[in-house]
Amino acid sequence: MELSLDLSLDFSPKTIPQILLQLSSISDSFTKRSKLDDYLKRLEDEMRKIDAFKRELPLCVLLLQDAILRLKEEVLQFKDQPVIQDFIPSNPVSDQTDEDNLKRKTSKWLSSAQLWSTNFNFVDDEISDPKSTINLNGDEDDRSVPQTPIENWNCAKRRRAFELFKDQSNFVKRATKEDVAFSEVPKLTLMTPISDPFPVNLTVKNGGNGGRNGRAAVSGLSSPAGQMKGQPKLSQQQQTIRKQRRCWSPELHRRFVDALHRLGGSQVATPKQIRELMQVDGLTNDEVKSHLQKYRLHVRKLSPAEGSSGENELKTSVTHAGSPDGPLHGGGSGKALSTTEGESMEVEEDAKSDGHSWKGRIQKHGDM
DNA sequence: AAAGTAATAT
DNA sequence: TATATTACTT
Repeated sequence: MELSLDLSLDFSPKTIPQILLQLSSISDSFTKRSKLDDYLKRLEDEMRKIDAFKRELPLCVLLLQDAILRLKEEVLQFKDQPVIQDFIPSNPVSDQTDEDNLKRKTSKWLSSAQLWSTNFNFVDDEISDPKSTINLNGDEDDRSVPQTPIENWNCAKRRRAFELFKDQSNFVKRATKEDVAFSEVPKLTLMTPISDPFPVNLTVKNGGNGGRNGRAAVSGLSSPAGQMKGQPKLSQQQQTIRKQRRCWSPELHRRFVDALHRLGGSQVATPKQIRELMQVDGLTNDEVKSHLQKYRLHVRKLSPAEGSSGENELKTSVTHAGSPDGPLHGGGSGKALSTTEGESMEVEEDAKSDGHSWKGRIQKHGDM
């Protein structure tokens, strides 16, 4: 998508100051604005591509952000003057249209990137952490106090994060090809700042307890002598202690799917294997099992009836030599191998891109 | 013990 | 309604 504008000068990379300098020498505000917009557009385009690898390339993201912000500032100066609006209806009253449009795209990355960048330990991570198990606990305890970025991210109170992933899906394919060159960058630097003292936060759902949210009382265990979990849906709702719901963050799910692929598909992978492959600290077998159950259901739903044609067991095992997790499969042909049974990778990709909610598009085979 | 599945809770 | 957890079965 090259630009049709005349960017004779734009094609060679320049620093932002250089750009601004050049722009400032242009007297024609129209041209100026055009170039500015164009630059911005291209930067944002880059950003979109890089966004898929924001964890691998945090610095790139930051640099881009910076550049974009600078240019946006410059653009904003034009808003005072009545200049043509290319495609965005700019509102002089509330600067939430023109600017917002630009901003919305970047602010998403911005926020997320900031999350990631707050603790890039890419060096430290590898050296000092031999286990390389990540601590993606969704939200173990009080979600009201999101101290760690990942909690913010994981908890996914806001869909924005997922939209982000959806957005990426379009670019990932292209990006992988382009960026594979430097995708060698270690493993994902998933933050592990969560040092929760309480590993298994349990929530008591006791009848008289009332405390349902926090780790209010794990002590209410002794009372339930009278009613056991014998009869469901009878008298008491339930007396069992329920775990805090685990949030399957996009990252978590990504790892899940990745592990799944390596094990040969959702139908042959077992929870335990998946869990071990995922190397996520704090993740339990049951959680994986549950997630797997849901995943399988979804795959079944999405993939039209097949299976009558005999299921080949040939799994070209994707043996990753040293790296336990290669987040980026070889550009282009990486995942074609894992098509074992039903789940044509379309399904998987779909699921993957959605990250968290496959629910998004459960189209019942009504329109096919 | 672990996987698969159904029921149930949030 | 969707998703996560628990209960139950194999």
